[in-house]
Amino acid sequence: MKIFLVEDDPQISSFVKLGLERNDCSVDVAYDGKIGEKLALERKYDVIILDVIIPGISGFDLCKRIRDNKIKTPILMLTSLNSTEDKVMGFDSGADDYLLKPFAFQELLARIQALNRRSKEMIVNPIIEISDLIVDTVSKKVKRGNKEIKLTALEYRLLVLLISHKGKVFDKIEIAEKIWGLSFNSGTNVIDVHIHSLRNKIDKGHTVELIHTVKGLGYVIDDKN
Amino acid sequence: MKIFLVEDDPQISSFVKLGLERNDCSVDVAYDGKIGEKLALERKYDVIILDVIIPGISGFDLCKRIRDNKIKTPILMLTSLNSTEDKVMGFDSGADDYLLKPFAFQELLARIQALNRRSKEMIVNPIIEISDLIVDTVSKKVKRGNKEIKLTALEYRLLVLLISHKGKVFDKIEIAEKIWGLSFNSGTNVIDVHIHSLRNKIDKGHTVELIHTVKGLGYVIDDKN
DNA sequence: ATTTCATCTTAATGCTGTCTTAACTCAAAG
DNA sequence: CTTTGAGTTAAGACAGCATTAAGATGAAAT
Repeated sequence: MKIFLVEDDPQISSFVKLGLERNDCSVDVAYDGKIGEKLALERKYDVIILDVIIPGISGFDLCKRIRDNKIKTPILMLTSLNSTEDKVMGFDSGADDYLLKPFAFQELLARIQALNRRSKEMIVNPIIEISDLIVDTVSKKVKRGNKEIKLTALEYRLLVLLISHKGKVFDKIEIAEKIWGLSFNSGTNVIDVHIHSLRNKIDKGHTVELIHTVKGLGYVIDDKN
Repeated sequence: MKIFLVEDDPQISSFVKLGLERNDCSVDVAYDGKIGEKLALERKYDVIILDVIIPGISGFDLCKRIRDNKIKTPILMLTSLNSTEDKVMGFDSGADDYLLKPFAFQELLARIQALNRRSKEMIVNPIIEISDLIVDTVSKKVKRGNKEIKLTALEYRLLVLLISHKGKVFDKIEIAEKIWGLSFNSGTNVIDVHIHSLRNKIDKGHTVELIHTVKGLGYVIDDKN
């Protein structure tokens, strides 16, 4: 999981960073508001953690700006203040959860995992389409041109990953992280094999191919070309 | 919307209260079981939220007492990840939904709204049907083709969960959370067993099967296919 | 307080379809 | 011509599910 932490206190930031990395997250850290905003807008994260008090800008304002930029990544606010005002402000700014300092690391970890899981469940439109391929994420049924396609669980997850970001090239490391998580044995060709069987079920016999290989970079779903 | 919250942890209660008020709910809070019971029986609410661990009485017992008094207000239980507490739980207290702590505020809000919507729908139409299976959510009786089917409390709740979202595939984690209020790390097969007994009572001997397995993804109720 | 009964959970087993591995082929680039 | 990354195939390992029965729990009845 990719985490972005904005926290100026070096003790806390290294404590959190190390802890999360030990739990198989990759963590970017920013120590002030400017760089925090830049990275938050440029890169894609699974969860963003903001301290309320950071140099340059308040955590609440940064949170607002992130939301103003249509970024829906779950945001967890860290606050050392306990007054009700702060909690209200936190919700108004668009944060999803807050955590009071000092906190137990396990508590932080649990909240991050909860946030991440929930946000994945909240898919806006349950029907994803590209060309004549239709994926219904509620009934988990896949159709291409009126014909239902039976996929295995893994094929389905792979397809949803690709199709929910049409046009984005996923490299194999990313695919491995998202589909297999920790238990991935690099040095195998599982991904190639499953892409192959997905292709057999989805593209075979169709003039318009949807799954494309970008050699050296990864795979995309795209209806162009 | 009128909400009643029974929660002794002041951090959580003020966090929830303020957040809900920001979303146009009026919130009463009780900090122990006695006052909780008193208010729950005296006043009319749209949704009641109970923490499992509250002074004076357990959330489950409070829930039971509320139901014993014929109050049908939807109840959302807040349960903790702490495994020692989870072991002691009796789960047939009559709650409508469970939410695991820690939770994201947006998730709580979504569940409350869903519960409220559903309870209002059930007042309008308390009968859910699919094919020749009929569930009456007032008398809690289940029929398939003129023949009454006796279900246990757990089987009934499982059936209602599935049937009130026909066509939706529920994965096991979701079922475990909604029915048992547990995160599903432990390798039990309770769900499989109960699905099996539900099937025995509902599908056995019928040509049209309603409960379907989607391997690796979960279970659905559907009359097609 | 003890027994009885229904229900829920755990555990063991077998089966089936799915996943992974590994060896081989192919194509493109240097 | 060699190297590298990707496609293809098939066989064995494995996971997920159905099923069953036995143990645990808890409520009602004696």
